Amino acid sequence: MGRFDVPDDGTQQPLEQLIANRVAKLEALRELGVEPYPARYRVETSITDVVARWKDADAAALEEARPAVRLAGRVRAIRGHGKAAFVDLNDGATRIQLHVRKDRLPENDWAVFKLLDLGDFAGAEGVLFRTRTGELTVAVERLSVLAKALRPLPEKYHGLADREARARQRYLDLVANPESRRVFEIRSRIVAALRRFLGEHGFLEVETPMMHPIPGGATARPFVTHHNALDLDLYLRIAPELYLKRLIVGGFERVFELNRNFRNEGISTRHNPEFTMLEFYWAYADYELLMEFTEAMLTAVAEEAVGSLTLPWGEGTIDLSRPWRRLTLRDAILAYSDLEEADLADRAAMESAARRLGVERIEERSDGKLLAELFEVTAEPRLIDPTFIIDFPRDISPLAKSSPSDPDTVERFELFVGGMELANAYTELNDPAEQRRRLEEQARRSGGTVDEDFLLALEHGMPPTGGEGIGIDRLVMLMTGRQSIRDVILFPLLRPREGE
RNA sequence: GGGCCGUUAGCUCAGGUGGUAGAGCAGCGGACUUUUAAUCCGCGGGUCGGAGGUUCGAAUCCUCCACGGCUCACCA
Repeated sequence: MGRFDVPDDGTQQPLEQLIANRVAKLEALRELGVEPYPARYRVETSITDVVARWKDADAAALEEARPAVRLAGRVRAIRGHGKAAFVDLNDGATRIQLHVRKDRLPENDWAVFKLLDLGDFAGAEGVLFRTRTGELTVAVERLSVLAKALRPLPEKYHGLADREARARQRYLDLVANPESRRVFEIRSRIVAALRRFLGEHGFLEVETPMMHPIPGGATARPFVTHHNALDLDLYLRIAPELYLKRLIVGGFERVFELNRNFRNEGISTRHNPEFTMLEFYWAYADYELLMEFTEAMLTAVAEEAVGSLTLPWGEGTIDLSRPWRRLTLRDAILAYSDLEEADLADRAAMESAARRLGVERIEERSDGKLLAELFEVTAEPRLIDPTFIIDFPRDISPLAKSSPSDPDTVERFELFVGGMELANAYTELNDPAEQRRRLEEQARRSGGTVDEDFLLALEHGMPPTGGEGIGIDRLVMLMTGRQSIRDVILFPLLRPREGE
């Protein structure tokens, strides 16, 4: 409103001039009796369909068949030739060329063509033929404008490069950069393949609360919101884990949830405040079985989504072929550093090793946290091909069952690929008394509230269970070769621009 | 939050050591009925992210601010 009422006195800003040109054409269309935003334009085939159907037909075959088509899409290029022109029309995925000729179009349609701009949506009816250069082309007989674009699109050749603009105005990124569109097509295929694989293996998809009275299942800082009618603070979930386990108690033996988690932490190339997690719980399974299952599932997904088990990653590649390597947390540290067994033997040795490696705030970290920290600075960034890291310290795994042979170690693994943590899984702790001790200890150590309702559920009996979480955004990064999580989330969180 | 780097026309980018901003695409006008980064002729378009400062003079040097990128921290 008011935005386009710019005075035509030569004082306009450049973008305003471009917009004013288009508005003038829009008004000219209306004067011709043409509605620039018609309510509908029925098409039975997309450009993609038509090109797929006729791409191999030669000129003679097309001359014979004279296929009549009716197509709609966005105008991406106009190559004028006086009383004729070539127009590229794109349905988002596929481009087709139109040939318009003044002597073949109704007078009004030619007038409409003259008022078309790059970026407008248009509809065309005509007959397919091949040009002198062999390109499949529509000889247009009727032309319609379907929606006038008032602002110019990014440049056709270089696309949209500005990373901020690509994230803020994702629609422009998708129009201008086919490889960005491809990322989100693959993302959709990955999610569909995961759902299908889990369904085929007897898992039931469920939806548990996004708003939790007590945040649990992880230890990140939560986002807080408030329910007015109940006068109740609620927390956007940091993990669905404790609710999914309640369902195992309830007798759903295989459940999964694939949806958003929210963590009020920093933003990085691997962290977005809201991110997508697959969590699944499997009664009578343990972490060993989950490793087998994870290999099978993720290789099947890779085959289905990208058709390969070799993924380009940075300068190199990731090889997903099975079996995947397994390494204990301690062995991983030893393998990827010059530390020796003696450096991990006791607290004092670990502190000294950590100091040498530049770990900060050593004193305030628990033994387990310190070991995990040593892993993170030595091995994690170098685990490129998929590697299961097993045998985690109990004190950083409050929901995992202890190993029968060593009560200070739990039956847990994390999966690392491309130097990133991709999955976290364990044989679930189902002893309610032990679970209570662990949660109370955690609450004592780092604050927070014990989820009594969860313990109440456990006290009714949860079968032996394996559970796992897989970070979907990172999985998409791996399968699309993207090094930033912002490239695989359609609308990543950005600071609003001033005045917005 | 810290460090480093960046922000120039609608888009993609140039603009040694300070001398008052350019190109391609897009746009506008003209020619052109098989082109495809169409071609040819002509034209318009900039508070150089913002605000201060240094200087005779700032896109360029300094300070602060905004936004972004990378990175560190936070994230068991």
